[in-house]
Amino acid sequence: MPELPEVETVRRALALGLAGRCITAVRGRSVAMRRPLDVEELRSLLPGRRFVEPRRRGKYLLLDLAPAGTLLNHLGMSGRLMLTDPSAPIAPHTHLTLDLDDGRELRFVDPRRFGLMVWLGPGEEADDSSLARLGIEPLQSPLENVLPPLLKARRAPLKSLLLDQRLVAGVGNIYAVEALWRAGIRPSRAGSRTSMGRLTRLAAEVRAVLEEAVEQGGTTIRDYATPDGNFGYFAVNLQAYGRQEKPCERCGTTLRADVIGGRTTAWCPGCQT
DNA sequence: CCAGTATCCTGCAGGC
DNA sequence: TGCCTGCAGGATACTG
Repeated sequence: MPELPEVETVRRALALGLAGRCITAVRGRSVAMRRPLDVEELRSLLPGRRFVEPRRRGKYLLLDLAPAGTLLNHLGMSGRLMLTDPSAPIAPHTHLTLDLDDGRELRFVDPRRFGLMVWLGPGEEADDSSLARLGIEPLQSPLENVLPPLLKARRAPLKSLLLDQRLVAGVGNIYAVEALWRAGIRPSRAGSRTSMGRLTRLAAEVRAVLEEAVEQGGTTIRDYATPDGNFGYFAVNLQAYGRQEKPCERCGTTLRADVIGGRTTAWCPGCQT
């Protein structure tokens, strides 16, 4: 579900509502997720610790705690963090609840269980297997300089390369589709068979679409919402994602959808070359 | 090393 | 109405 803009929006909401709060109790049931959720471990470690400003790396949230340690979170396809009053109805698939010292609670909900919530002790972050693999942080690097050579060196379709978190961290299906449409590049085009000029344009569009989406609070397609229950408003700006069989906003040609990199990819045969 | 596929899991929309 | 299929905002183990 969530890509970089959605995760960043969640991070900002938690920075406001969660930072400074102390964990008083841990509730939930251990369950198989992308990595096992170990409620017993969390119960033995978390109470008494206090949230500070959370960080984000790609699509991962790092919920730092004082005096030490971090909760590493990924929302997968269907994950949600909710910061609510205890009286709020408990959604199905609420796997973990952290009681807070202001009487509210943080809930981790994830029906499909592709997400994760694991403890990283002091020093464990540096060699975490998932974090270590991540590539460029797109909004904090000179993306237009760094990304094009990486794309040029590969023969896979650009669409697949944009989804590869080892190259650039945080782009998912929505924003890959949007960036390729904006850049006017066919998603199946091989990185190695694209000019550096066009790759630079693509990198610029990746940055632009991510920045714009962050400003709009991300994209709500189905059920994405911020921890305080708000939605993202970038969906109205989508010009390619989900628009197959509809006319291109730029040239009028009917958009089509192909599966590229294992994911449905809407694109315009008229103006994406 | 690289590229492509299968897989984990639930919910929901659409076809019959 | 019910049943079945396929698809969904992701990451990764595995295969050639």
